[in-house]
Amino acid sequence: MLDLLAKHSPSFLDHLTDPVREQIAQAGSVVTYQDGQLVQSRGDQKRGISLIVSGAVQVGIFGADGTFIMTSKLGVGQTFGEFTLFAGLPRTHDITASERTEIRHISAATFERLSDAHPEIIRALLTTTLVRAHRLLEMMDAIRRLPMRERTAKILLAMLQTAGGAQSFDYKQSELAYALGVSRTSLNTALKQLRTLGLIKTGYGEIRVPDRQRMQAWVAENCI
Amino acid sequence: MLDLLAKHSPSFLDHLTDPVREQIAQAGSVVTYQDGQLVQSRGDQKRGISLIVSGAVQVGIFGADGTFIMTSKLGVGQTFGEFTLFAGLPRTHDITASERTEIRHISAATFERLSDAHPEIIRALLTTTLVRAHRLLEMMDAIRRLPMRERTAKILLAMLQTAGGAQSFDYKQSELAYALGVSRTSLNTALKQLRTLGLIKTGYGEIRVPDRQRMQAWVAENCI
DNA sequence: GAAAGAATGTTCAATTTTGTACAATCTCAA
DNA sequence: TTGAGATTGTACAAAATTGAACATTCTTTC
Repeated sequence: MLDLLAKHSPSFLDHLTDPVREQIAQAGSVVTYQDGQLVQSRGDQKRGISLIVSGAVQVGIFGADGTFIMTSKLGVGQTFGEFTLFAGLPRTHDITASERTEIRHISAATFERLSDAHPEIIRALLTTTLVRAHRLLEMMDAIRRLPMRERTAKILLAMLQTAGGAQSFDYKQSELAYALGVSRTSLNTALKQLRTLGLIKTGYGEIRVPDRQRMQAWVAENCI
Repeated sequence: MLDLLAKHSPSFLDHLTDPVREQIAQAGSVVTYQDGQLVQSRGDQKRGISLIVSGAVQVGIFGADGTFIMTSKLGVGQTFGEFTLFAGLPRTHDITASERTEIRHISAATFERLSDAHPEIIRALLTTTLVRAHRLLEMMDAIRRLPMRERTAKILLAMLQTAGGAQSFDYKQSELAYALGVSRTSLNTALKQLRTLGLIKTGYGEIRVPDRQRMQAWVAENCI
């Protein structure tokens, strides 16, 4: 499932000190992927961690009919593959580059050496993972407890908060719909309601929240 | 939302070496809670980590009408409150003891000192958090992609796998229903279907999976 | 071992959500 | 600037889910 919020969260790299960041910048090797190219497949067993140097990737699962169900978008400074190192799990998602993207792949052995020498690496990973788990929990809660309209508002607000000062998101409604676990039809209906309330404006591939304070107040009021 | 699976997962303590476990056993102070007693409230700002020494707790949120919506059950050796230390977030859930329970509360300062001295502590936390995030992702995916019957089977199987060799769970259908994000009625219908397929047996406050292999095969077949 | 309390099994109407379809609008590239 | 392709807005029947109700079965306690 997905946290479309992920892309704008503070990244792994953000939590490191400069010297360690430099160490990591010299580890492993960088591979460049073209727009749409496959980075990894669900089920891959290779252990190692991957760090996005430039560009962005889409995390998801290819369905039996070939459709791609997106779970998450990751941007510069974010990582994937931690599971394989610490929990001994296989890769659980298909990942494709969503533009021209450079990714640094660091093997299990190398990463272990680095993280033994610099405990702050593990600490940084822990922080990003905790934030992520926390967001997932909140999302699950919203999905099960709140009706569509409220749920949508709450998630939009959460996205707004992780997006820094931005006022708008470049997400297609179909993506967002999946993020919220509903059909595009339902999402559109909910967006219409929020639009009627004057909380958001919708455009082509874009959703804008003109007045964040008002949105925040509405969510606080309506999403117990 | 909740991961009822949590209670049976390998705990934080399981990932530590003996000497460090002993260090932790001397840190902070242990408080004993009676069955049903409140351990923490959503919104609490106090920073620190809590470790379950004996008993178990229920994590959830008290709704406006006083009903408790459970998100997770945690057992011996598991922790909560990590968020407050590493992500600077307030406590996001209400927690109550689900039986007579001893909990070791460790302050932010003490925990920081301990974890600086023993990096494996952070590592252990990272491992449990990763496993948890992973499970949440899988769960979200099941919730959004699979119809009730398949979803139920998949989650039951996941619970089975984290429960070690056990064949049955002591969960009420109403609890399980919330865990899956559906009404008790729907869950009951799904359970009936799985029962008809011969995959499970249901009892009073209990669900049994007599043949794990068969269940596994069915899930592999039907839950793409 | 009888009674009270809990949890399950089942039904059904009301509600919500989906899937499908198609028109309207927007973007991009030729 | 025109057309192809993508995305959004909307409507409606079909399907799934819920909530409420109640009988049944099980457990616990006296």
